[in-house]
Amino acid sequence: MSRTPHHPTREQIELPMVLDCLSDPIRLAIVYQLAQQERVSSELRCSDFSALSGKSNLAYHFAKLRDCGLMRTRVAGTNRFMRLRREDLEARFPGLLDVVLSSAAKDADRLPLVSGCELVEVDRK
Amino acid sequence: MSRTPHHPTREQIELPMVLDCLSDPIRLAIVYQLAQQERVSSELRCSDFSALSGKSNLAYHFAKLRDCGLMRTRVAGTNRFMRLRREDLEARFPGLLDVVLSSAAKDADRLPLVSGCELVEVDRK
DNA sequence: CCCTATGTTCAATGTTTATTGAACTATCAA
DNA sequence: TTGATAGTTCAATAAACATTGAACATAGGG
Repeated sequence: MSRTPHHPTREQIELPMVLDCLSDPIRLAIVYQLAQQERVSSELRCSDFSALSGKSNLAYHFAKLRDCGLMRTRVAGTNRFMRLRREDLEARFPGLLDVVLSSAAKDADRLPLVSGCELVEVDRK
Repeated sequence: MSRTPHHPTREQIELPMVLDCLSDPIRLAIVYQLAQQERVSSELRCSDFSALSGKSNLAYHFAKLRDCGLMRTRVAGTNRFMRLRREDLEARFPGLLDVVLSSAAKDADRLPLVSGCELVEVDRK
């Protein structure tokens, strides 16, 4: 098992892959949730997304989100901490992430986005 | 054969479907080309995209672009005229189309976008 | 050292996707 | 009516995708 998962460089981030990643409701919800908590803590653990799907299915989606450059995974003990690659995304495709996030927010009732009540739960790493 | 192809209403346009549609390089190129010529004429025929793929494959992609609400097809004789549903897209997801188009423009060298020389060809319907 | 918690990897499954060419439909023009 | 033009529909195919559960790996706590 590779110590640190693979991440593309900023320049390797491709528009079609990013759009394809965001087009899956579960992945969109993951990105949305990461963005939501960004002000609280920029990182979330895999288990914080357990409302969205099972563990192995989430691992699959996390890998896709990493591969397309949308998020970065940091290994810390038995936990993996994920965060959005905001700066890289903004450098490659200015405004894209924010527009997609606000579009998702607008349609929050139609998408399987997790309720904002997660904000109550303080992270205690 | 239905006289007029099916189009979703503005409210039926869904974010994941739109992003998925835009994530395919050929469809992104179609949308890009439609946007490019918008100042010349807001409509293009199927055959104007023949550089991107074969006829039947294009018909498949056109159907997807219609189904997700990105473009509208008008039947006129033996021709079909396509145009972007800019207003509807803007109403549903403000800024999304423009950001995707400018992101595509930034990566024009990496994408199979048709060269701008098509602008020379005046439409003579 | 075991036990548990966290997450990944693998194999299997069924679905959707993109692509091709052939057949088809419809319109226009001679 | 004949022929050409413009595009759709269909069937077949191969690849990619999402989902599941089981097996595995790793780290931390008693």
